[in-house]
Amino acid sequence: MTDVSGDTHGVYGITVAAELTGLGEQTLRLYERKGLLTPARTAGGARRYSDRDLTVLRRTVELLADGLNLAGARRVLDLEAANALLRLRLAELTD
DNA sequence: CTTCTAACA
DNA sequence: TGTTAGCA
Repeated sequence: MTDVSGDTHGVYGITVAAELTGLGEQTLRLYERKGLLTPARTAGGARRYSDRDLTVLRRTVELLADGLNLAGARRVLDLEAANALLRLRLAELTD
C-alpha cells in the first residue's frame, strides 16, 4: 500500500526496539506471543519493528504501569485500534 | 538473530 | 503472571 503516514514500516531490529522502549528483548518476544503486537519479519525470520510497533510498546508500558496485566493491555490496544479506525470513518462522513 | 527451558518474585 | 538467564 501507499504508505504516506510512514510509520508502518520504519524498520528496527529487536535490539534497537528494546533500547528505544526500555524493555528487554525476551520481553518483546513475549509481548508478541501474547498478541500485543505483530512485528514484520525478514526473509530469515528476524523481527522488524515499525514506528507503529514502538508506539504500541510505549502504550503497553503505560498500561502495565496503570496496573493492567498483558491480557488487559492487549484488549485496550485492540479497542484503541478499533476506535482509531472508527474515527477515520467518522471523519470521512463529517468532512 | 531465532526458539526453547527453567528459575524467580 | 511477567521477566530474565542460559542454551541450542
